[in-house]
Amino acid sequence: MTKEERIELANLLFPNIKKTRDYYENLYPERDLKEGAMVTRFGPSPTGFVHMGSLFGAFTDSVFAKQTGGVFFLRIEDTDQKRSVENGVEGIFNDLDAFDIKPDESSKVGGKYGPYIQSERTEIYQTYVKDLIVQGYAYPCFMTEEEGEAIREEQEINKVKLGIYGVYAVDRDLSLEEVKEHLNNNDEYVIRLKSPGNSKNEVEMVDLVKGKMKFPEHDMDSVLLKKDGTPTYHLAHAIDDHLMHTTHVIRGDEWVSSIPFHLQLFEILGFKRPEYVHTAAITKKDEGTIRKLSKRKDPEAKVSYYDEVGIPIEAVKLYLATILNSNFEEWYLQNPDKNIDDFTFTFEKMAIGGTLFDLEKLHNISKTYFSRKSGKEVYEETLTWALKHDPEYAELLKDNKEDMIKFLSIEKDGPRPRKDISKYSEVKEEFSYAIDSLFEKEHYSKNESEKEYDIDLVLDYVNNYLDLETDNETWFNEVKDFAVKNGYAASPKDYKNNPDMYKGHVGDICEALRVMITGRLKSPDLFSIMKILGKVKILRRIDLYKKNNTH
RNA sequence: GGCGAGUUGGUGAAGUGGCUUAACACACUGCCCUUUCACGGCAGCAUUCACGGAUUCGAAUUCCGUACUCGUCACCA
Repeated sequence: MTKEERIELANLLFPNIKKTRDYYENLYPERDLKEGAMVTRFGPSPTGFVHMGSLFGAFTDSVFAKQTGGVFFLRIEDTDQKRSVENGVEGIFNDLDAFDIKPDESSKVGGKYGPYIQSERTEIYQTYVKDLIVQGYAYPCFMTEEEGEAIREEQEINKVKLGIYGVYAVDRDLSLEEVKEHLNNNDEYVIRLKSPGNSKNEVEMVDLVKGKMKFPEHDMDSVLLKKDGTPTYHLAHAIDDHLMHTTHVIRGDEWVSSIPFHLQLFEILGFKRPEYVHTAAITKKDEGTIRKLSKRKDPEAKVSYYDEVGIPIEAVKLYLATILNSNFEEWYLQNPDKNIDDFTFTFEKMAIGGTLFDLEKLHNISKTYFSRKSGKEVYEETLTWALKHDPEYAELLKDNKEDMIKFLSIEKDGPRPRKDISKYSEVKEEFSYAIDSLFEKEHYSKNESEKEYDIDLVLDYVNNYLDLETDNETWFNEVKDFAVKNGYAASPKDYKNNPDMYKGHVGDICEALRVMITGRLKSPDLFSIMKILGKVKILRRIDLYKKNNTH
């Protein structure tokens, strides 16, 4: 086809496209950013809830943009209607919001480089494709599904590379007349790239995490516009990231094999190519094999899972940061007063291979998170969580606010705070003794101790010796005195050395107290708990214990 | 099958030719501290970096081959 024919063809195919490339190039000028600022983007499809792997990507995008003073924007990639799910876009915003990942530009907050929804950019894509046709880099292909399958079968029999290229690209050189004929018949068509590549040539590129890679040049006449006029991912990627001036394309490494294609697109479109950062997928070990974290099989792949089970968002982000950069964890441990924003992440420290998702490690990080929070903070966060997931408990928390905060503050002051909870949902169980009604309702149904305790001895102690006004040390000395008076050893060591001389040791008395008062064998500092409870409640609990344990 | 990538302990990983008799963290085990638990402390947990060969005075680190794992080969992203 001559150039004139191509222009005619372009107008025939896109009669409604009046704007030109230049129009858009001027509409979306270079961003005014300082040297080194990164422009990143998160491009999810509205397929339902956000996958943990996507969230990890969005987190990565936002981190790099933020720390370089750049821009992080959200672009909805909904070019495939079949994939779109009702309220899918809302879901994406909600999940990002829950994780406090805030795009600087999006369909919601706006921005100068919109629209930020691909289905609203059809005209833009078609403008560029129209130009590609004029330049001879694209053509309409009227191949039917059956014809395509026939080619594929032939290729399989001949054991050659699959796809539309070279001699298999039958519509590549259709004459203008032939095209017109198809059009008159209302034949459906797609627009394909007229690839100038040759697979014998090699292309080289440097990925910021994977390093240098070599590929054969792209020689496929891949589809640019689907028959409904909608772009494929590849075309949209090239045009959008050019027009929106993305500097760093951070995406999953399932895309590395299409790098040659994308490189070629950028070249024929005359765009400067962005830097590529291909990140390893988050994986999971499943019966010996390693696979990607799956939305269907793994509840933890669902972003909403963490809120449901009560793992603080902040803890999940800390975990994401530790798998993002291998040196983050150590840094964070050494700088307990700093947070994620204070750390400088680099591409070099990103994992090349897949990262195993380790819930156990997340729990540990979460415990550390809780341990660094004050009792009051834990109380408030737990309350907001309970309001949503356990309203009954939320009411109890509200009614017992003051005491609850005191309980949650036990052993929090020192340099080595307790690490006993990893989820909001555990607070209820772990501090069941803190709220009377809860304690009385649940306590004896799950009494942890099988032992029988000397109730009268405990009563004697509480009635006649317990002084709640004193400090921990004197209190404990008094317990020791009481123990000795009643034939118990003052320390476990004494008892160990001469077991025959004693009925037991102080620890046994404390254990009896603890079980009766808290209903459990383990608890934070007993004296602190008793102080908060007060003598009346203590006696009531012992009484309750007595009723339930004497027959 | 083609193309691309990965392979260090129970787990995540550090490591870019000598400072590695392989960091750190999680998990686990033992001891210590201790009224319980948690915290904390100490010790143990890969004589070896998938395997084979090559380069080198010297290799987990470079090169080649083999095996295995993953990704991808759509009018899905």
